[in-house]
Amino acid sequence: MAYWLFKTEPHEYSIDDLALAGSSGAPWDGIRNYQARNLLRDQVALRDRVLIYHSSCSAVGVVGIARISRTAYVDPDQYDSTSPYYDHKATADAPRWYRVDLVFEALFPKRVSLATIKNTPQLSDMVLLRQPRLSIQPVTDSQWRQINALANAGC
DNA sequence: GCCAACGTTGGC
DNA sequence: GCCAACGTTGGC
Repeated sequence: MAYWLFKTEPHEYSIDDLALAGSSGAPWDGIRNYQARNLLRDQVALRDRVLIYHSSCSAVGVVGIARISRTAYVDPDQYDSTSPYYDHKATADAPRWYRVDLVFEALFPKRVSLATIKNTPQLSDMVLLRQPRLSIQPVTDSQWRQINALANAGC
């Protein structure tokens, strides 16, 4: 089982929205970057665990965790010309974009801010700091444990 | 809202 | 296949 970090802009879709989807989970859509697509399609496995990261907001950081409830399948929005995720180069024979489903697992007692991550030496190798624009990222076992420890520190 | 970093597109 | 132009991301 592997660990991941998925980014979202909370004004578009937040961890609270994922929590509202309940035990049936919700699709994680709109991934339109090849490196992220390849990870989703080829490596993300059922029941892998995911750090949910809120970006582009006043409180950036890791806010909770989720689990993969369905592995990669073709994202139908790429064929919908009214969708912001429409891609005119995608065909039925050669889909370009995929998505997975996530199920909410927990909200952290305390958000682990980007500033905290930057200030924690054990997290200096996180992909988040090295490839800040990648929206689907692998997380190591030790990074996972460290983030969870920070999220629960002082609680 | 600004701007740096970086990914994508398309002409040649 | 190169690379300039352009678009997007995301922190501040």
